[in-house]
Order: sequence, then structure tokens, then C-alpha cells
Amino acid sequence: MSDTETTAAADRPRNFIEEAIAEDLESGRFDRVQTRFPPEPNGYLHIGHAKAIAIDFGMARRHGGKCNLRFDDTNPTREDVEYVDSIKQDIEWLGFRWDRECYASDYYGQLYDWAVELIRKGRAYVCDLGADEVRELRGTLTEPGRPSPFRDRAVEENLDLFARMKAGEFPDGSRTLRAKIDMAHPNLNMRDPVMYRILHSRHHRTGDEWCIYPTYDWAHGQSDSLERVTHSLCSLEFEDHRPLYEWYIRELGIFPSRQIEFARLNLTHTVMSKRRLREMVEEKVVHGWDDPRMPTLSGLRRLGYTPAAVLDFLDRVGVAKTDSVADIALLEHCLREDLNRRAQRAMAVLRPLRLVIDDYSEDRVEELEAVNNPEDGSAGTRKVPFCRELLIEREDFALEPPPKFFRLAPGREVRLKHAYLVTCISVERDSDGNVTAVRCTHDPASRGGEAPDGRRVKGTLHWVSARHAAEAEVRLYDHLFAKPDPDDAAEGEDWHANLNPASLETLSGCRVEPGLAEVSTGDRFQFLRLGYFCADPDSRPGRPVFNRSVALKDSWAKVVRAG
RNA sequence: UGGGGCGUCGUCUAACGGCAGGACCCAGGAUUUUGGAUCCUGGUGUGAAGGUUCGAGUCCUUCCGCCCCAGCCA
Repeated sequence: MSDTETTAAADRPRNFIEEAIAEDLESGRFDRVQTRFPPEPNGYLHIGHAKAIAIDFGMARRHGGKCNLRFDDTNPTREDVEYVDSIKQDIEWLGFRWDRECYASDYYGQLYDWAVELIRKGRAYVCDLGADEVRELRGTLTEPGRPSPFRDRAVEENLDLFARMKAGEFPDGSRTLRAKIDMAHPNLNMRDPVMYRILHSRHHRTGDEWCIYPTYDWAHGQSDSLERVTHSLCSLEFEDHRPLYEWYIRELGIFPSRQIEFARLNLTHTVMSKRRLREMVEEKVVHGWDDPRMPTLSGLRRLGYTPAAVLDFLDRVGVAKTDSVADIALLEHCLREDLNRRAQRAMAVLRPLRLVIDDYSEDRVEELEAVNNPEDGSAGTRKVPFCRELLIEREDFALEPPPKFFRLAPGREVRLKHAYLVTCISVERDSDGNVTAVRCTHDPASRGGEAPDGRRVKGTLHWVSARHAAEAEVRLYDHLFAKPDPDDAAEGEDWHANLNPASLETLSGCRVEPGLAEVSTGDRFQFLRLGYFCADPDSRPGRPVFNRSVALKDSWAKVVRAG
């Protein structure tokens, strides 16, 4: 953990989980802190999981405790090792190290023995009802359920049937093992919940050893207990499950882990449900799980997010029980703040327009010194080639400049960053009247960009040398959804209607400083006046591809918007 | 109409009966060789009504609103 992170965590007020842990330590309920992060290996991690990770690992770390990584692999029909690896990679990327790597499937044997124990105690029974019949007898939110006809089966018969379930004598779905609790309980989870279902399915770790698999409720708490987890932190929707969590632990007389629930993370302009993310991948709304528009950790990483920015964001959002939707602008703010400090500056021209300096000789080339990062003196300087023909941003020139436009226009003088003050004296146009080049003169005494007589030059433009610049592809990303709430759709429409058609704009023929011709995936830069960019894995030698991670704050854009 | 939760600026989050504070966001200004960064100023909030108290966001009562639960998913 970095020093800044330590300080930030120490400065901010304790959240309700930290308070609960402190109380537990003080009261002697626990004498240490052990947590776990329990992903199901059935998909990629997103920033919502990152919140859980930061909480699970963070609580342990702050209290000198440990956090296990435990794969909640109780459903072989939807899980795969492919996900195990990506999950581990994402956790490490965030900077966390788990203590033990565990799997719920490690405990299948123990779970089976405990199930037998509950049968012997008369607390569990084999039920021959099908899924539909179980549902039928469960009752509703307002009506109590009715007992299964198999509820009072003799212990010996239950034992025999359960052994035969395990032995594979029965087809999928034909029987279940259920806890015998209370069919009239107001909490539906307590109406004889299913502990085991028959699934003749190959498990990614246990192979064909088992054909009965424990449900979440039967596996999770017992896994916590086996790992001596003191604080089992999960999201709000499991609040209803806590009585069952505690019932199993009490009936078994095993280590009493404590479950505490917090609100999951939601973000504006995106979605966090695994189901919806999967849909977008399958419908090819995005290019994959690591599409830079996805809120997955692999997507954010490819977009150019730093672990520090994500962690800072999570820290600022806080931990509470209120259902909430964090503003994606805060996430973006955290990235800008981090990258402003550390990203090397560079010049890139996205939509090039030729600028010719008439009074600068054809064969002359100067290597001008440019500061790498004005926020960090130790970042040093670099040389940037300058010559007669340059490329500037098309939108930095206007034939008829609107009010408050400080950029280049006929007769106007601007500063070329790190270079010279230039004045536009004429333009070249094609047969359609489009400007194809602007012609300028320069002030030789302004080398470096300083006005020799101290005259005020308001506009500063970025540029590249037409002769030296490297070609690049630049991908401009924006929010995936146009509306803050993707589900805020009109009658008869759904989230598809809210997809932002401009979430990706690919620009080819961009030009960057020659120093950026060769980049490695993940290299980050601030392109002056444009934003923060990150080299994409699609980059090839001499042909870099940059993703815009986040734009710079743009007060000119606001002026334009205001009209 | 059952059970479990949750209501504090637009958003997120503090307050542990004692001046409702911070961040993001928004607006304005200063400054600037990035219309960036930085700095300054300003903006709006305790869901409602009663009650207890010298004093209530906090305690009590009632009401209102929102979220979750009827998988052999997690």
C-alpha cells in the first residue's frame, strides 16, 4: 500500500463496517480480523467487484488481518477456469495480495458430512418434489408455505436416499436435500431451503466426483466458518439470508463468522449487472469483456485507468447501506487527478490541418525543448522537431472566429507551444472553399514561445512537424449510455435505446510526435489540450493506437455549449 | 396486505443530543507558454407531521417514499 493511500484511509471517518469490527474486537467477540473475497468464477470482474475487493482486503489490512480469495464454485453448469485466471489477474492489478487461495469445492467432503449430521439431528430431509412443486408449496410473500409430503421422512430413509443421491442413482432435479426449518416463516429463505441439488455436470475442479452440488446458502457460511472468517462482508441483497447463515452455523455448532452487508456500487451512464454486460458482449454492442467502454476491470485497464485512480474513487464513494448511484464524473475526476501528476505530456494532432510558416526556410529543422510534465520537475524535458510545415488541430483555426475564440484566425497571432508566436496571413482553400492550409509568419525572437516584448498572446496551440510526425490511430471513448440511468427508457423501449451512438469514435490519420512512434501497451500520455491517452494492445511498431482514457476539462466546450 | 433494509445539498458521504461539514458537480473570478493544472468566492440538503428536550439529522410516535426477497443462481 502506498503512503498516500495509508494517509487517506487514516484521515477519513470510519465507515459502519469499521465501527462494527472495532466493536467486535473491543468486546472480545473476535480477537483478529479475517475476511474473504468470494467471487463466482462465471464472468469478469467489474468496478462493483472492485468495491467489494477494496472492502474485503482493506478491512483485513487495516486491522492487521488476512483476506482469502475464495472461489464460490458451487454451480458447475456456469463456471469455468477461464474466469479464475482473469479474476486473479484483476485482483493483483488492483494491488491486493490474498492470503489463501480457496475454493468452495475444497469443502465438498466436509459439507457432505455436515449434511449427514443435520439429517441425523432431524434437521434436514430428502425431498422428492420437483422444482415446480417446491415452488408451489413455498407459499408467497403474504401466504405461508405448506410442508412437503416428504418432510417427516425417517432419518434412516433420508440417510439412505441422500447416499444414493450422491451415488448418482437419481436424475437431475428429481430430488433435493432440504433443511427442515419452518414452512410458515415470514422470511422465504427459511422455508425449508434446498441444500443440495442433483446435477450430473462436470465440475472444473472436482471433475465427475460429485453429482450433487451444494447451494450458495449451504456452502457459503460453512466455507466462511471453515476458514475462520470473522467478518463475512457482502452486499445488501444477502441481508435476508443472514438468518439462514446463522441457523446453519448454530445447528452445526461451528465457528460463528459474522455477516455484514453493504450497498453495492452503481455508476451513472453504465450498467453493473453481469447479465447485462454479458448481453452487450454477445450482441456485439461492445467488442468484448475488455472493451474500453466496459466497466469491467479489464475494460478500465485497457481504457487507461490506473489502480490508484480506481482505489481513490472507491475510497471517496465510501461504504454505507444506502442504495446509491455514484456519478461517473467522480471516477473520471480521480483519473485526471492521478494522471495529471504522473503522465508525460506529448503533442498529438487528431484532425490535422496544414500550417505553413512562410518566413521559415524550407530546409531548416530545429529541435525545440519541451517540458515533459509541468507538475513534476523530475520528469525532465525532451526535444521536439520543428520546421516550415506543421500540422495543427483543424478546430484550432476559424475563418470567422466566434466570440471568445482565442485560437488562430486570419490576422491573429497565437503561440505554438514550446515553439514560436505565429500570425496567420492567409489561407489556402480547395474548390469547395474548404480551408486546406493556413499560412503564417513567425516572430523569430519568440523562440520557445515567449513574447520578447511581453505582449499578451492568449491562445496556445499544440502542433506536430508534418515532416517528422508519426501516424497514429486514436480511439475517442465516451459513456456507453447517453442517459445517467440506462434503464430510463420510454414505453416499449429498453436500454438499447439509451446506448450512446458516439461512445466510440475512431480517428485514423492522426499525427503524433515522432517520439511516440514506438510505444508499449499501457503507456500513458497527456496529449496537450486534449486529454489522457493510453497505448492500446492493437498498437504496432511505427503505428501506435491510442485510447482516450478521459478528456481534459474543457471550458471552451462549455462556452460553445452555452452558445 | 408478509419479511428484511434504506431516506442528509443535483450526486456520494460526515455528524454518535450541542454551529449540518467535505468531495464531485454547477456558477463566477484570479492566474496561466495546455481554454489543463492551481487558487479564491458562491450555490442548493436533514422525506412529512407530531412529541420528548434548554437544545433533535440524531430519541419516541404516526405517516410517506425507495430498494431487496416467492432459483434446485450467487
